[in-house]
Amino acid sequence: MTENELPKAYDFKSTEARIYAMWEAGGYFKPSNDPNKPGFDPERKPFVISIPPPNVTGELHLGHVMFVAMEDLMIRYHRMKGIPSLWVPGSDHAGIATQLQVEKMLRKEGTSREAVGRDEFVRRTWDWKHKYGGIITNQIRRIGASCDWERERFTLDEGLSKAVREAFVRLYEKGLIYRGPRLINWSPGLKTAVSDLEVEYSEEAGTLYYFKYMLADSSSAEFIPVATTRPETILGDTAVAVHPQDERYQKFVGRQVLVPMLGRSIPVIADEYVTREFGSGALKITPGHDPNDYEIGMRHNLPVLSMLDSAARVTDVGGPYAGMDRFDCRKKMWADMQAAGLTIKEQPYMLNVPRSQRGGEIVEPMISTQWFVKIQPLAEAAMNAVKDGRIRILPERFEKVYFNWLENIKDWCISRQLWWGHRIPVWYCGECGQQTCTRQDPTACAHCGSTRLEQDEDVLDTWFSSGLWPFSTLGWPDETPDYKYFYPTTMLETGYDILFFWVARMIMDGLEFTGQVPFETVYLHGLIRDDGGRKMSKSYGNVIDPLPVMDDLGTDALRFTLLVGSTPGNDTSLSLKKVESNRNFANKIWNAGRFVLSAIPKNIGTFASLPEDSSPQTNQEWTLADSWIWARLQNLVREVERLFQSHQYGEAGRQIYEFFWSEFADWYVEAAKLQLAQGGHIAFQTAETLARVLDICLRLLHPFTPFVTEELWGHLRRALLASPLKAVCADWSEVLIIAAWPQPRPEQDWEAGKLADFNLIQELVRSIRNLRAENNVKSNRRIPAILVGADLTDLLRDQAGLIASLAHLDTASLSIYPNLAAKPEDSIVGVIGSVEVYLPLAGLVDLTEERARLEKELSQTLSQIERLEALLGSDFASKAPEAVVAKEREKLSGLKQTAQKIRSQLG
RNA sequence: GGGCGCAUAGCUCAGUUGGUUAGAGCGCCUCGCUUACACCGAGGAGGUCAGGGGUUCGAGUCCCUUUGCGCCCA
Repeated sequence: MTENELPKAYDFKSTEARIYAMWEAGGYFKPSNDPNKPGFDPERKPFVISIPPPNVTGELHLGHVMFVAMEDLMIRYHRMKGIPSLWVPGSDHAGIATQLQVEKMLRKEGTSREAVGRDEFVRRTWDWKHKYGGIITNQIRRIGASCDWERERFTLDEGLSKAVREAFVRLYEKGLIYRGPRLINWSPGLKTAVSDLEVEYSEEAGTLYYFKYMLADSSSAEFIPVATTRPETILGDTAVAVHPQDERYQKFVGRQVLVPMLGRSIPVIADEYVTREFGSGALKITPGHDPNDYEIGMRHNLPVLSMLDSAARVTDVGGPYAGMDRFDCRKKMWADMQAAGLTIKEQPYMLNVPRSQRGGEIVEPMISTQWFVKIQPLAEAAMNAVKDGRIRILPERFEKVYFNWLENIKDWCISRQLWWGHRIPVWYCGECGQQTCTRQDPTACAHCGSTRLEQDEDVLDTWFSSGLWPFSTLGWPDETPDYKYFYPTTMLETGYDILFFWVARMIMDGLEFTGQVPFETVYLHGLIRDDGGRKMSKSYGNVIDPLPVMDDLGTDALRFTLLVGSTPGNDTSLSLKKVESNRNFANKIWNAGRFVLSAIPKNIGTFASLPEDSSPQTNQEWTLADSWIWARLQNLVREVERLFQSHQYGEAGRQIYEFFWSEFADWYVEAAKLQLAQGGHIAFQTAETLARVLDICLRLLHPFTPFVTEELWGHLRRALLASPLKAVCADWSEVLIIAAWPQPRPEQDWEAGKLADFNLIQELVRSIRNLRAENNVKSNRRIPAILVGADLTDLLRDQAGLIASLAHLDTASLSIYPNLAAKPEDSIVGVIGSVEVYLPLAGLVDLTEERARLEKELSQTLSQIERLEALLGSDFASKAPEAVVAKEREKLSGLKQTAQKIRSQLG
């Protein structure tokens, strides 16, 4: 394999699928310590993530890419550290969404759910799942997800259904599940209950209607003015409430008023809940259709009337309006009331309209008989788990959000009037009317033995099964080897938007059913917005589809962009420009890799002057550049480890990027070119250093950009194996995905000196480049130079070749002196501490300009000196840590030298 | 109404136990197709870190406050 066979640009299209197939076929996604296999060691602590199951109906979006990238990064890191790592994939059955898809399909066929019947519908839905359910998981593979596909789960699988059944029965037996009529959110379009969390409130322009509640027992035209945003609900009113201290209305309390248009008599009650400043200060109470009114109704023992049916049409309660649609009724009611002289005024008003998260239709609070989980005891335990640190939520501030939600939690409505899902395992007896709830489908009533049993029609909320996910996927309720070894899981990574929906419920369920926390750490990432910071949504038309982005710019580029462009818990905006620049980074890796490959000798004689039989192990002195890059690399390894340990993955990625591009590629590779050209042992040593540094960089980058690193590492390894440098890769694994993670080591004594020396060379080179650019010297022109090194003369002489090469100097006319009696004619000068550089540019130097430039530089230097002297003369010197002070002192002395040199230039 | 977050270069954002001349990418300007890479290289311009106050030897970073924007819960 030679560099010539590698294309000049990284070709992700021909790489990604091939690499992924290689990983999967190689079994690298499976945990290295498997309780189902021989040689299993139960003592090794595994690292486990269960995937946030995407909807089986889902299409890949950036949210998926985000969590896959994050979790894959964590998994790959731990896997490379040699920790048995398991990432359990799967999807959920998405009750409503899937049912809607299949209903749509049936409609196209000219039939309907009702027409085909429940059994056939469920069968058709399974067909649909088998046909389309794999789309999302294949798209997740596309991102590079290294999850164990053999452990893939689906919430309606047999095993998970058993878990759901077990969970329901346990809660039922404990009395934590009950059925009854309660006020719930009803979706009239879908004809099902939805949970509080599935309702979103949107601010919309509407009207506040003021009208008269006439006193029933008064012959005069006495009335209480009342305001409402939903006049149709008047039909369900069972009281009018006023504030007990409201002087305007106190006199009416206890009397009766007449419901407009119906003439029903209802009481006027006093309740502190009423806000005197709002509307007229009197509140109509509709316990059947408003949560607050429901509370008040309970307090005052008011009757509860349902004036809307399941399709949101007016019921018989509405008398003459029965059968009307809710919004038609609103208009008609108001018109009739106007005609009857019962209206006062209308006023524009901002409404908070409850809309279904799915489809956006207006949800109606209604009384309905549903199943509920008594959540209080579970919530209590869930709060404690975070309070006492058994679970850590990152970023920490979300703990507050979590507590706040759990403290105010309401019972969870878990029944849905759907056909696709886990059917509620409760049977009603036709004889005695009692309920039977069992783990196995009953054949007879548990109470009277009758066989006249009917199963409840409803299914469970999809989140009921998702809440069991971390343990149901591992085999619970059975004590399977997987469950025993991999549970509790380690990390739960997801977006903060489903902290309540999912995370909190898993914690409650985990504690309730397994007695353990389901995971140790919750890591919440932010949401992805567009480059203007707006939420991506179909209606804005600003949604970025990740698939074409990966097609055009590569998966690694997209992954790196999301991983590095975000900080935990904060939203991030994505633009294609960013992905493009990271595509360039992948290309940079590729090309630096190509260069390294080209440097690896085919045989020991490749480098002139090295005899064929010389030992590759010959211990060579490292050059300054070698030492520098190695020390910098060690520093990087330390930093990355520290950042990974503290979950600062983005920052780690940025530092690797910075090192790879700005230090390795920009400086070391350039130095290496020179060293390779020298041949002999130096070249040999250089090739080895290039290979070692590249190797470690690829390992560090692998969790971020798995494809390009795996591909290149393969080439690197093969090239090394075929070279005299094969000892370098003696202990490497066959593939990067399971290569050992670089071990950080403490800084060694030699490092600081080498870093300082190389920094000086860098400063010198930059200064020369700068002088050249300012004086319009073409960058391809090699020019002579004189360096005056003072105490650093030896270093400069040692590195003359490197300086000349990097600064494009003419090596033959580069002179280095400890000092100079007279300054060279016709030269421009640069000063770096005690070092001076003269570029003789005969004819190009404008003495006046040169003098002005030096004066400016001097004055800048002097102001720095002044600043530092003031600083060091203050309390800083005595109170700041010694190292900090020493650093400033050093800076000052460098500046003083610079100033002195410039002064002498100016004569 | 309660809670949280954000405000840093033209744009998008980093900057995690406070360390003293604030960073990146993109964009912009000037050079350069030097045998890893033009998906590139070299150089450059560009910021009173939203305003005010405080703590400290030292504040983008901690505290208080004001303003603007966003989110969550009710």
